Amino acid sequence: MAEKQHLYLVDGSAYIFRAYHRLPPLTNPEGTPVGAVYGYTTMLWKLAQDLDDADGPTHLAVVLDKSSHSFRNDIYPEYKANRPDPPEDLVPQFPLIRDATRAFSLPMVEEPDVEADDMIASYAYAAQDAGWDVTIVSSDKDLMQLVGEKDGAKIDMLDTMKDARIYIEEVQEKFGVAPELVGDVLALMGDSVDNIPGIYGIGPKTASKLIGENGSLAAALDAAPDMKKSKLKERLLEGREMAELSRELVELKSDCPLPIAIEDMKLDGIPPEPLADFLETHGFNSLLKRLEAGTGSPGRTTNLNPEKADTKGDEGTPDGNIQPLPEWPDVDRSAYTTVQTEDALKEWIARARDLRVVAVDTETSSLDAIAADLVGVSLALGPNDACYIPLRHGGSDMFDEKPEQVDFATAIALLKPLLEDDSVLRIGQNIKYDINVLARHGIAMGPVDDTMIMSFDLDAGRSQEGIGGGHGMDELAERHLGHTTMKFKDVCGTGKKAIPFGEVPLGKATEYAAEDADVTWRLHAHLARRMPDEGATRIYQRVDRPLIPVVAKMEREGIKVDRAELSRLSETFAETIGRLEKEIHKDAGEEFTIGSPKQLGEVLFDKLGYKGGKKGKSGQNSTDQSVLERLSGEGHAIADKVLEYRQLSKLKSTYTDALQEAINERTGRVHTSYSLVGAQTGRLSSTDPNLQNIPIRTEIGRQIRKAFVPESGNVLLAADYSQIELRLAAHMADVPELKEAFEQGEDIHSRTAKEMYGEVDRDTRAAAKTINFAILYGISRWGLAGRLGIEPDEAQEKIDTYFQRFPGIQSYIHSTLESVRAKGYSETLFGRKTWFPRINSKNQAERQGSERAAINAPIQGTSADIIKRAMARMLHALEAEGLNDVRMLLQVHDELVFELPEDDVEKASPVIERVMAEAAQPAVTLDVPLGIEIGTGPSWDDAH
DNA sequence: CGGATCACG
DNA sequence: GACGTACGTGATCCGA
Repeated sequence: MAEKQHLYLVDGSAYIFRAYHRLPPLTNPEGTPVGAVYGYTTMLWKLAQDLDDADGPTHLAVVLDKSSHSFRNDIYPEYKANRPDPPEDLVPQFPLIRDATRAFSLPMVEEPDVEADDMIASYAYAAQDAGWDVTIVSSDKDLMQLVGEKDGAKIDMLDTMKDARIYIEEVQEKFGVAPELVGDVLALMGDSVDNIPGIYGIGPKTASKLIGENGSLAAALDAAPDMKKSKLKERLLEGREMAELSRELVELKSDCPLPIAIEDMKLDGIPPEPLADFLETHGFNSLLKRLEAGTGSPGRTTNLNPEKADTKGDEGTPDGNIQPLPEWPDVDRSAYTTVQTEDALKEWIARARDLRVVAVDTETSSLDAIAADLVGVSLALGPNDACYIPLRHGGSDMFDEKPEQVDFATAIALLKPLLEDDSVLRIGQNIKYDINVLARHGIAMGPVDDTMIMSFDLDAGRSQEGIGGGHGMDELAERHLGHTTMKFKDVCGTGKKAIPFGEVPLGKATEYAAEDADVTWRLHAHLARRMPDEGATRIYQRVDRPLIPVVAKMEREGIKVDRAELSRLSETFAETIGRLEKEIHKDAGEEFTIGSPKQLGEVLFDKLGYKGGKKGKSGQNSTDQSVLERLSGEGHAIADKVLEYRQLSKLKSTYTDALQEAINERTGRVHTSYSLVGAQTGRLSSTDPNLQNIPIRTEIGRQIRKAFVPESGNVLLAADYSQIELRLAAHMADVPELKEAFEQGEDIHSRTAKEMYGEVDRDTRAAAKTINFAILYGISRWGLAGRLGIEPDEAQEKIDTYFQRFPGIQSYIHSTLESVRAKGYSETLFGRKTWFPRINSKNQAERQGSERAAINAPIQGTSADIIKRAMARMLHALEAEGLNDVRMLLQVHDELVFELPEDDVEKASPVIERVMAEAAQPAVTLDVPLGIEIGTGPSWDDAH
């Protein structure tokens, strides 16, 4: 006897919505949300496992909705009209469902103009007619109409989430009628989700009763005129048309043409290779392990059908994050042009001005934009439509003859109008760099887009990588385009063998440089398309994008440091360090490297036998500040000396020595580089050198600040937001007492002390201050106990008191976490998102770490948004008052540093104060004022 | 190149 | 039942 065929039809589209709402918002290693995809994958896995079961599938297909439009919209335009857009973090998962299905090498049915339900009905009946059993994997009530038996062939349903079979009895129980009458019940009761009208006032109970009693919808409607007078009678009479329309809408179209024959849906083993690739890509490691171990592997994995194995994914899009863009050919480096003549350059420029969008990339001699020399420029106007314009290639000893290239000054003169044209959009990856390089040649770039910042505004926090924050071009190309770029070191080499870009032969230089522009152009098209859908447009357009030229200008300005002063400090420090070193060695009874925590630990804890404290990851005794301070308190003089030694070594190597090195030869000033994508919260970060961590907390450290000075006739002005994060916390958590304190200009920590302890003195104020900050950072009783030097129990009491006095804070923390857990990201008042992929981690430490960061991110991030808005407006506001000589030099998170003529201070101060104080408006109106403190002086230290 | 340490908000 | 405790950065040094 031939085996009974059994076709499983998986209602894929409906499934992912349910999976989305039931499962935690997981993300894959790339940060794409995949919670629903994971649910879908496990479901397919389970089904495939049932292959050998008596009631399991012999044939299987996935049916998906192709488009949102169907013939039902033509009958009734309102159909599904009130359906909300799918959640933001579900949208990117739709294409992944297809990838998952391909990974299992399963046939997929997607037809336009009909719904998945119609295709399921058509296939179910076709299979039933052939004598097969059919199982519909869904719990959609519309599909329950199909359940039943004909000539010994059954159609049933399987709800995999509840692991429940739905057959005639279950349908009867749910609707009170037989499956074939379900459509009639649905037509009467309507469906708010699909916006099927039904009859107003008739719900499931009444509908099933009416159909049950009358035997059909038509009979029920016909019976209405003879009913005794009642509300129900009126409704039936009035609603007749709506009910008939609804009946048409819920009717499944069961005669659709079948694109794949049911016989071709045979399930005879899942080829393991494509599935393994997919599981690995998305970090579904437990399934991957099971697959690799061969235990519980889905279906029979023996039959590697080469034809099916080839059906995996679209080429070039291993990620599935995006739909492949079919109009884009693969990156082809041989398609690029080297522009070596004026005529060719003019032609590229003319085309760029015509298209109004051009990706630009500069090649230079150094990573430091202010110090770098321009070596060449690349442009891209479309995929593979890119060129490299060498400008200063050759000329070293290695090249006796320079390659043919357009004269430098001529090329700049030709490029300038294109790059300055306000009606042309320039696209760059970290375009601040190119702005600064080109500024040296008198080019002031007009409007720009930056793919690095677009990526940041879309995906901050999603990538776990460190350097570049996951927004570097190579990573983006890999992630979004599935393309591996040429690496700089492949072109120029590394280490001692590295050659300057200007000495790279033109062929290779063109491949590398033009590819960067090409890839940037493609990334821009991709990211720009995502931004409005994913809610990144606002923060990008209103905050980050306007900041690009402003920060570029600050970097070009630089700040003057007094080299002689730093040098004097270095010498003084060196003397003291030398003296301390001798004394420490004497105390220790041996010479050792004090700067080595390992050796220091051995001396202190092994040789001298002092009591150790905490240990680090490596199991090594910590010798950090807190430990040394404890030892010092226990009367060990060597600890004091090491502390001082540490402090001075730090100051000397990181500041007094390094800052001298950082002075630019040409400008005589120090130019930091700000990263707009460095901090997950939206803060800037500062590197090479970091000017956001110049000492201020100790007297000896402040001497370094004294070396930051203005040009003669000028002063430095420092303006900082006072307690901005606490003010924002008061606003965002809506704490009346704190808001009032800020309105009255009270000392906020004293006010907190008063609320908590009833009295204000030095101790209670200090404790209140600690608690205030603890709140901003996400508190734990142990953390607070450590800081306050009390027991965890006591710390918990403090926290309870705090929450009691300020219940808004507690509910803010609660609702923030709820929201981050559900959505996967936090949001600032200005709509900046920070993603927390580990917020639902099973690892407690990891999860709690994410929770603390998630509590802090909206506050720190909003503060960052506000100062960024102030910066973006500042120069304009100053210019409007005729203050053209005021230069904005530095940003230190809540502080801006300016250099300006002494005579301008009086006029500039109120402008600066106003711009900073009003920076949130008009987008956001805060319940608390933003306090600004301004100081001026002959050094940065004096300006405080 | 990672860990430890310490400079800043 | 154990986990391991404040958020965000960058630079320097040591030592594998």
